[in-house]
Amino acid sequence: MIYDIDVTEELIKNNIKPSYQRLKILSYLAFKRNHPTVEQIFNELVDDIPTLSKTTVYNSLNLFIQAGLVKPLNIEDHETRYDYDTSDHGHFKCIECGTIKDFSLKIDIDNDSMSGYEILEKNVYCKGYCPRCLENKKKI
Amino acid sequence: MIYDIDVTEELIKNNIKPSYQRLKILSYLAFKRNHPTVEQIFNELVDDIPTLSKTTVYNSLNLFIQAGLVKPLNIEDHETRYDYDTSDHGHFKCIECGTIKDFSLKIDIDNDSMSGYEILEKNVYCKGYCPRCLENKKKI
DNA sequence: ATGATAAATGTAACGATTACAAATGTGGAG
DNA sequence: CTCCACATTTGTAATCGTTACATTTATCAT
Repeated sequence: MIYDIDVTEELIKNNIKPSYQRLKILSYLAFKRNHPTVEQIFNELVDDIPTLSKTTVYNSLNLFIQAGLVKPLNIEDHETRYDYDTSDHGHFKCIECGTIKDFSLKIDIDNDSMSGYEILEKNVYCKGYCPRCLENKKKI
Repeated sequence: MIYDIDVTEELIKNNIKPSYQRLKILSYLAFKRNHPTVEQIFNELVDDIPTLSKTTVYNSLNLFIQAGLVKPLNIEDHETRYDYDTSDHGHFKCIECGTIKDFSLKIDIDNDSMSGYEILEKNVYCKGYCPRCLENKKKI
């Protein structure tokens, strides 16, 4: 499967050489805009790149994170997910079906308690039931 | 070291038998009110309970979480921390010294995008520099 | 072509967590 | 008090995501 989003310039701008693997990985994220795990990325790209290694996926993603092109997501307990959308937004995970959804938000941090601190990064994630799973639960 | 907070009733109320180990672990959390890792909890309690096993620490903490007595914290990438304070609040971690600080907050989630969802749990964590580390950076 | 450098690959190691079986503790019936 | 059933604890081994590292492959200027 080919994801026709050209991210070459994006990589060059950030001093990352646009290798074949890096282009595939980043354009996969840019096209899908889901929040995949390394496992998912690897499994979907290995058809295109039979020699692909998971290490390469890890290496590339860590490069992207350092360059600010991608944000890691720790909504799972022990598996990192990766988000192409680096803007401030929250994530909701359905504890029934596992779907992850973006949502917009406004965080009001009590300034008194945080004066003197320099906040560089905010993360918000919620858990609960999505509408579909709520429906299904009613039926049973 | 003995932490003189009696959490026996708290355990009984939640149908958890107040064994020696469980009492020690929960009262450690209640007394310290820091955000320790399993490693930290184990290291501090093993002096009191020489036969203590890490598995017991994990088992007890997972029991506490299921009962809602303790909240897990995924502010670290790959190591869970545990919080005795289960009320809604945010966590700040200094990326220099690693200190974790609680702060109060108000989250305004855009209701339009989340209508139909049932949100059971909200988590907020921020990263940046604490005042002390900001001071030290200026000096250098 | 050739050689220097960067990137990709595969395997092994690591660290947090869990599975599991054996040992220990607890509490009630006789 | 003793015995037995059951829960808890313990230690070891397994699991799984991630990283370290050495080897192979690709890139690119000379």
